[in-house]
Amino acid sequence: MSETGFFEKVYEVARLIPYGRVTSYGAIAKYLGAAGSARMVGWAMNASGNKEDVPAHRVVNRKGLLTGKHHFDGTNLMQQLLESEGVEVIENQIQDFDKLFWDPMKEL
DNA sequence: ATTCTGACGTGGG
DNA sequence: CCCCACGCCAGAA
Repeated sequence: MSETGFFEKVYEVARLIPYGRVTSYGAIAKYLGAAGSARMVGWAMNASGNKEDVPAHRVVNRKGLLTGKHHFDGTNLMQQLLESEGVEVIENQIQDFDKLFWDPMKEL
């Protein structure tokens, strides 16, 4: 907790994402003060593969597209996890993304 | 040390 | 909405 490491910060925010909600890499990056470095958030997620506490499936790009589903175990594991939470996903695209979007800057 | 890549975002056309 | 180019920074080769 309260780690100064960039990765740890990303994990913290990711863990705060409510059930059935999603956010974007840029939103997290901005919240961490690293706006523009959204890629690093994705990198942190990649390293978070071990950390099951980090719901990486709830983090997508700004279009609501499951760009990182390819990095999960299966091919549609990410989509399954989201649908399991009530999130409708069609062709890697989250439906009603604007409604399900969870902004850490605004919510926290 | 240098080069490339990458789970992104923004701006311009 | 789509497509293209640039920026961004950490890690791997």
